Amino acid sequence: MKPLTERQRLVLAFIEEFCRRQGYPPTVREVAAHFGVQPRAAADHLAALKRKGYLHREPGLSRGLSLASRLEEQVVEVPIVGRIAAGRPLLASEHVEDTLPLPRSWVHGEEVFLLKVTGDSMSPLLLPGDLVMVKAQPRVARGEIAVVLVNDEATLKRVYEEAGGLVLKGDNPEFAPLRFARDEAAELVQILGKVVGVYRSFEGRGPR
Amino acid sequence: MKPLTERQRLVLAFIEEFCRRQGYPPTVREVAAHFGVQPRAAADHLAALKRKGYLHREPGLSRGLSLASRLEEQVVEVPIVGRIAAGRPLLASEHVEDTLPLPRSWVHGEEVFLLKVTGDSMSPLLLPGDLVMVKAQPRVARGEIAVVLVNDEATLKRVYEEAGGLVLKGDNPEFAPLRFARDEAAELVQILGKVVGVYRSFEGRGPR
DNA sequence: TTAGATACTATACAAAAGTATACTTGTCAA
DNA sequence: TTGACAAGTATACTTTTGTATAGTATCTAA
Repeated sequence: MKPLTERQRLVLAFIEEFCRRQGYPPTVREVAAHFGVQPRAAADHLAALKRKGYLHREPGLSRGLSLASRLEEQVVEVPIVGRIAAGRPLLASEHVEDTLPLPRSWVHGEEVFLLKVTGDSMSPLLLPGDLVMVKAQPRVARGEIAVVLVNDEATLKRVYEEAGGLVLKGDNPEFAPLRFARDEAAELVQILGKVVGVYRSFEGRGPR
Repeated sequence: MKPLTERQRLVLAFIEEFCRRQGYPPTVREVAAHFGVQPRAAADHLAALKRKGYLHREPGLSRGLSLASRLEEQVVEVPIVGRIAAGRPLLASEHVEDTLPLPRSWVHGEEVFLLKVTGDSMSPLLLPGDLVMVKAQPRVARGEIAVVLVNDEATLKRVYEEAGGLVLKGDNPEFAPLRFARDEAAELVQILGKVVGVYRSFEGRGPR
């Protein structure tokens, strides 16, 4: 994007601040009044900012401008899934407990959801209370961490397809691997998605 | 908040969608046109939504309405700090590489920043590439993980104040603890803040 | 049963707001 | 030195837009 002049930078900053405080963009006259100039001068600035790609404008509409770098474009509302029960619609509203606005750069693709870790089977990589980001997909590569639905219960495990069938392994050695014959797995095991990220808060956890 | 009627819920949903797409709120007439009613009817709905606390309005202003549950209120722009050099202003613009919009519920307090983990000293809890959330503070409780500036270099360590002085310990046993006499520590060691959270992306990391 | 909210129609008015016309001044690169 | 851009003044015109007036009809809880 073309660089801005100092004056244009100030105008853009004013618009950002105005939107943040008011929830709607300023009028040409409000920009003009803030800088103590005539409406025409302010309109010139807006035209320059539009020409340089820093904001969109709808000609003729009052307050018809919006920032090119809007929060709505930087942020994605990711659903937090609660208890997962068997039966299809994973992202159906009955499973969604809440949503969290996360930076778009963390969310690749559409079918992503958050899940609160409850068990200890992936310790120490994933601990109870962690929030894992999961990309919904029916298969994962060998050794990747997946959300797996076994007997109507969702768990986090590494998935290995082997000659004998399917093996689900936790990182925690205290948990024995689960083994399924190929036909058995097809019936009892459903991979819901791949773990693509974790968020952990240390607050409320004691120090070592 | 008072419950909405079905019609009011639809109007609110339209306003949310409109703001998300356009970047500015709709006019009374745009709401009216969308529902195929007269401007007066739409204005009645807006008045009801305001009365019930779902949106703010500035009387007389075009598009002078904003949602009570705005993204701006749910999200905080947290600075990502790059190379930290000695000398005071930690959150000065020369240290801030970028910012990331994070949910307000993750950010307690004001003086919070993000730091990319580079070393291995806190492995396996914190790995290179992780993004840690740090609350800027000059002291931490015994055993808490801190961002510590030693010899003009920022590292992550657990901090223990002991009889002999200050001990900085990584979780990784391959790293020997750093010990400082009390007066030595005051000169060479500066605690920049407490690690309060981590975000880790698994993409780009190989499976086990 | 009556007051109060909901949900509208239809018309009209005045303020708010974008924009056009006509100029001026200064800077800076081709 | 000329033309493009930046930054402005001053006045005016025309839409856009919120709101007021005056009604109608339905439903619901005191």
